[in-house]
Amino acid sequence: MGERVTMADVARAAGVSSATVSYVLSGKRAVAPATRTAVEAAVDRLGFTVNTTARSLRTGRSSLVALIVPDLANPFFAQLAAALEEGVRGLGLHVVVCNTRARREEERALLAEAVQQHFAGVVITPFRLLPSDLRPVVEAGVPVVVSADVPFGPVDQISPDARVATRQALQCVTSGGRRRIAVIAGPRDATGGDPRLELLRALALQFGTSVPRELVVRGEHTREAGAAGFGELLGRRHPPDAVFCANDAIAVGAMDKARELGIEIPEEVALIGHDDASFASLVRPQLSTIRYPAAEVGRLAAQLLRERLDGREVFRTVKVKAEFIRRASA
Amino acid sequence: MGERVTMADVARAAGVSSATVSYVLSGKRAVAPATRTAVEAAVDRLGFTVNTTARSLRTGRSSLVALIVPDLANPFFAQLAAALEEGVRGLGLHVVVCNTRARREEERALLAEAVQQHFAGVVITPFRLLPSDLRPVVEAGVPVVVSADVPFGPVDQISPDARVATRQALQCVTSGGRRRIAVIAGPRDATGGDPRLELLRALALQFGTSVPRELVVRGEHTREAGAAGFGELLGRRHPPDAVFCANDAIAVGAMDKARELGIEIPEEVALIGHDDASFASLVRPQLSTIRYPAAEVGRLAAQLLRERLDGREVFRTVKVKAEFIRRASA
DNA sequence: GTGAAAGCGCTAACAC
DNA sequence: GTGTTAGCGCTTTCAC
Repeated sequence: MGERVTMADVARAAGVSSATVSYVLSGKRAVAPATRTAVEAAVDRLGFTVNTTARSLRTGRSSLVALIVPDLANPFFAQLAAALEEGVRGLGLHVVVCNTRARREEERALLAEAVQQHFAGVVITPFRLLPSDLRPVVEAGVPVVVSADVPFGPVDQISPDARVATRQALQCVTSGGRRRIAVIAGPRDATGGDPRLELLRALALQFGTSVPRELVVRGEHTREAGAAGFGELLGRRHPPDAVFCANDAIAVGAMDKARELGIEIPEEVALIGHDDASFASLVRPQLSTIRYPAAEVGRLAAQLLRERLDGREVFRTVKVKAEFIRRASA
Repeated sequence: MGERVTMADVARAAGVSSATVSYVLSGKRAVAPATRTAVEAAVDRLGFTVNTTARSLRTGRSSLVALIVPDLANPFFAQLAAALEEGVRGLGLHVVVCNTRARREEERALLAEAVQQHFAGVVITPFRLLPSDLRPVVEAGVPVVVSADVPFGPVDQISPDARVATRQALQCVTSGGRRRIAVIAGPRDATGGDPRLELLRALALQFGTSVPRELVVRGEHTREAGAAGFGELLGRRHPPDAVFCANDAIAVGAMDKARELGIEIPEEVALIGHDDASFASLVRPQLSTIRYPAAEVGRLAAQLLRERLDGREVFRTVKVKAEFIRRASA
């Protein structure tokens, strides 16, 4: 049992030095065809696989990619995780998941660890983190991919381009004659403020309306917060006839509360989510939402990481088109 | 930047040898109080953290725990992952997620890797894997925790105790006068057959009914398969008036199809899921389901792992009570 | 109670 | 085109 096979074993079996075995495997220097064949045969015969721990110690670079997200139980992030894992598996890397529960301390702790252990990469959806928290990571030479709505400094980044989709959503809502547009936004201290809210505000003007301050409420990105926020909005003297939510979990919570209050959606209040998490099509009425493709984001993160490990020096920002998915709730 | 701090640095700063630093940190041999204090001060001052790669190389044991699941995008597994991660973080371990998409080849490949790289542990929900596939892992000394309905041999295991819950579900269904009970089960080649189906069959007899062969259909654990299965069942000459599903995703698919066919749930057909994945309470009508607590399973897996790393030799099987959650669909 | 030193398996100079 | 070898940072035996 066990009996780990080392490069030295392979070298002995193939009648070469362990350096040659290493070079055959890495392709980092030319090897005579006959030698290569002999080594490969020995590798197969003995069932050798490289010890990534030893490799990491020697190269000073771990094989781990940290995926740092606020809430793994949100299907959006779970899908992202699955896609990322698939994307980096071929590179011999492993994805370690880190659930921060939207807490800055955890976000920071995990970044610190990524630096200390010299991770192969970090993919992060910052929630309460500041861009400056990333600097030491980048400076330590750990590739960072940020998925965020707002620019996050000198890192590779994936961001939604939600302008068209948001405009369509507004079109959908206002063409029905709705004018009192509300927003259930994320917490005030979230990273980057609330770009989704700001985009909406800017575009609302184009539709001859606006998002008044008294129709903006805030909370965590959870179902519970959504219910609370919706309740608050509907208690206003002039309640809204359309509510945009920062993500789908919030929207679902809003729907819970609407039912509780006996408010018809979409007849009395139109409801629009964000992300198109897997459950958006499950609730009734089905949730209209601004779709941001989690799997695509995961794939892209893997690609950006790979490019950087391949030596790309400049930072890239990739925009991913969001898409308005009209269902029944608006 | 970078400038990794090593034990040697700490040792120098504290005026001791690196061995002593190691012993202070591990507590594996007695250290004079004064020495301990000096070392701890140096550790703090320099911001030292142990290099897990070097430690792993030396001890022959990686700090990774593989979580091998069929479908990470299923919130059930995402929640399990989050809980497991939380449970092992304090041990200095990392959870690497592995999505097998229910394919035996991937399950096997990941187990092989866990052996080769001497992972600190494996937590697996086998889907098409055979118990014999686990033997080499256990023999290699890698702690394995299996989450499965059926006994899986000499490993630590977490299993549902669904007898009471299933009885309650049957009670609920039959007390309404329903007699034609159908099942949408998992694939025929899934690991361990279909214990949920068998349990249901056994208990059905106690309620003076049965699950006839022609009312059992099979498919993957997906929404799509659920829709297909439900369509198939309702096409039978004598369609069912109650349908039990192997998991909630299947049940949701069944609900999709019911709506498409204009079949009222629960009036015409009662529907019962399994797991209580987060979306069970989102669909309308809300899904009655046999709840199996994902977070609890994740926590327990972490605990079993910890116990084994602490030296427990015997294998444990922990039963987790499932619970019938009655909502609107049955 | 403490230190010296070997060595885990690999990579990458450096030498030929 | 190939081999020799130092050394990554830690743990642990052995010696004192």
